[in-house]
Amino acid sequence: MNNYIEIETLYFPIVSLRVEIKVKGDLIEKISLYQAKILYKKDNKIHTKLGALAQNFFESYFFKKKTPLFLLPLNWSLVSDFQKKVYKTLISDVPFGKTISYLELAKKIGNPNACRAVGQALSKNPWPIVVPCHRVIGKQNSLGGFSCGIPIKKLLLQHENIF
DNA sequence: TCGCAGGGCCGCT
DNA sequence: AGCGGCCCTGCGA
Repeated sequence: MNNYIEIETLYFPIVSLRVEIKVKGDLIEKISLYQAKILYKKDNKIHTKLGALAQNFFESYFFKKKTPLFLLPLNWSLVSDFQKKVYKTLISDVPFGKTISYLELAKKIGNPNACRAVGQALSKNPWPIVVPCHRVIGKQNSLGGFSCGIPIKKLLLQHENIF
């Protein structure tokens, strides 16, 4: 069995971001983002195949400024059906450089009244960037919140030339 | 289980 | 600004 937990760490000094990826077996459990004003260039040491795939994914996002066509294998069993619906809609319907409001997203999943529940689902997003929760903002273009901190949400939106 | 409080919201005062 | 209502969770009894 390949069922151990491994943490892969990627450094992206150009955006002052460190990405930590928790890998278990052949699925990603969680992704965490950390910001540091000064981030020294380090060689990324990848331990797993999945880590290499994730590196490919994030390099495409940060260097080529686009979301790769392939989706990283995520452990969907960790989230509720409602979260799944929110996340998958977001992945398929809101591409790089676009935004959507909490309300619009709620409408898309077929429940116009669930905007608040959508916000709650997003607050628990285990896979930021892969599930682009940073592209969800308030209806009047307010920023909304972000589980890894508002500054990182701003940073990602600026990276996508939004705001 | 059931009830309840609280959330990355929204719209009406 | 403030408030009530909306839907989903997590927690405590």
